[in-house]
Amino acid sequence: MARHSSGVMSQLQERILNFIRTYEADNGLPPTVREIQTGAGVSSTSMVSYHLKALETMGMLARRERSSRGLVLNDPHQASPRDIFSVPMVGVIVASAPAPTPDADALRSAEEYVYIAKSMVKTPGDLYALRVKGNSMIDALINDGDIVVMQKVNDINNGDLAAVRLMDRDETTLKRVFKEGKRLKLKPENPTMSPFYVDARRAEIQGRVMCVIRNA
Amino acid sequence: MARHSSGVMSQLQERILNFIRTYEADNGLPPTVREIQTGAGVSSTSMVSYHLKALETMGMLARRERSSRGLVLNDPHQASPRDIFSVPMVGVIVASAPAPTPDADALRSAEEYVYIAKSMVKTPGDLYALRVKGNSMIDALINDGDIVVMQKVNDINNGDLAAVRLMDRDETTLKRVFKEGKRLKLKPENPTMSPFYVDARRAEIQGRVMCVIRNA
DNA sequence: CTTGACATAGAACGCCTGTTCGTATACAAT
DNA sequence: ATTGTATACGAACAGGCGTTCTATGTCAAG
Repeated sequence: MARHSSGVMSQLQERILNFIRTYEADNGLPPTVREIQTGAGVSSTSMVSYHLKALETMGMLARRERSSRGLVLNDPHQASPRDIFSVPMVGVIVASAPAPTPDADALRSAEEYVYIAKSMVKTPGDLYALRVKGNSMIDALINDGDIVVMQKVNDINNGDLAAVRLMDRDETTLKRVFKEGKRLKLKPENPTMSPFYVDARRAEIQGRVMCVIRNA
Repeated sequence: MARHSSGVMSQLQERILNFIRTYEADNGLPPTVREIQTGAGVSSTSMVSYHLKALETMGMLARRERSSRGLVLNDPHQASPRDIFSVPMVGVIVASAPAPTPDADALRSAEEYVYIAKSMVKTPGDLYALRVKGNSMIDALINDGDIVVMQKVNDINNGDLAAVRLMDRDETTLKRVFKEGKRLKLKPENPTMSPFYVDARRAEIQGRVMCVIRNA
């Protein structure tokens, strides 16, 4: 059998590929042929060129001719930065306090970020994340420690899941909201529970819930 | 006033920065000085060098001396691919069927991916994602359409949230699992509900829940 | 054994690329 | 008027870099 015919990588080729991956992760750009040579322990630049050509034929990477560092790995299930939203974590949501609605400064100064795929967000816009404290959101199927990704919106659409501050009870809650005249219908996300109604003037919409994330 | 002293970018510098961003997104690697020259409409390479140095001083980017394409943008809240896990979506979990536990092939051939930050995963390992169908997971605070990120594990630790197949009822459920002799204690994630017990031989652990994601 | 495909070494070629140098212009402060 | 700073241009240098060429080695198939 030919040693590595179609599609089977040699040890050296695997080493080269791994080196490129590591190098990119560490440096943010692809390596040169000579960096691959020393980094992956290849004896000459021509060998690197040779194997890169082979790897390209196998479809493991794409190359640009005569272009320095002109190689791009073909890792299909590798997230590209442009597919990802970085959502700043700006605070905590507890039932007994209004949820933060951050301004541009707070968004920039956030120290922690949640990453979510752009494909999971239907409508673009200013996103921010809150950590849920306590288990008062149980009827929205949200637990202590969960993260909710919120969107800053001026107004909500009927049926949006939103953070609502109920002034009479002095608490914030996450519910599906429907406008019905002067009342708001608040429907728990938990289908075993019944909706209830509040005076629209005694409730303040604080944001729209885009996504809930729980670590188990 | 000095025209652009500390920290304020000139139009040209902004154009250069934008070109670099676009170029990287399109090509997967940073541009050369001369590519910036033509791409951003700069008159000479020395001008590019000049402004890159200025941008570096401002902290907008980092440079590697004498290294081709040796520049890395400083976009703080930009996700880097190395911070992201791409989790393949391999199927659906419904109460009335065993949850898929994919092999290596299924993981590679997945067509949809969920991206989650590595910082959110405590223990590394083979991850895969399932979409939840129906609302039979309500007592685990999981709704129809939610995504659960699972980890392939051989054995679970006491207190892990796991997918358990109950043979007697012929259904799969997500519960916190504790081994108690020959029995398993299954504790709903919903604190208003009570735990219950099953014969360990009549229950099959199908995976460990790492994370739950819900789109609202 | 011969053949042919694959793998390897080393060196050289020539373009690519970052850098620098000399010169020049515009403008504000002195 | 002079000085200093920011900006700009074009050319040239030196080393970086991808590529290619020749010669050699290895191993399975015929």
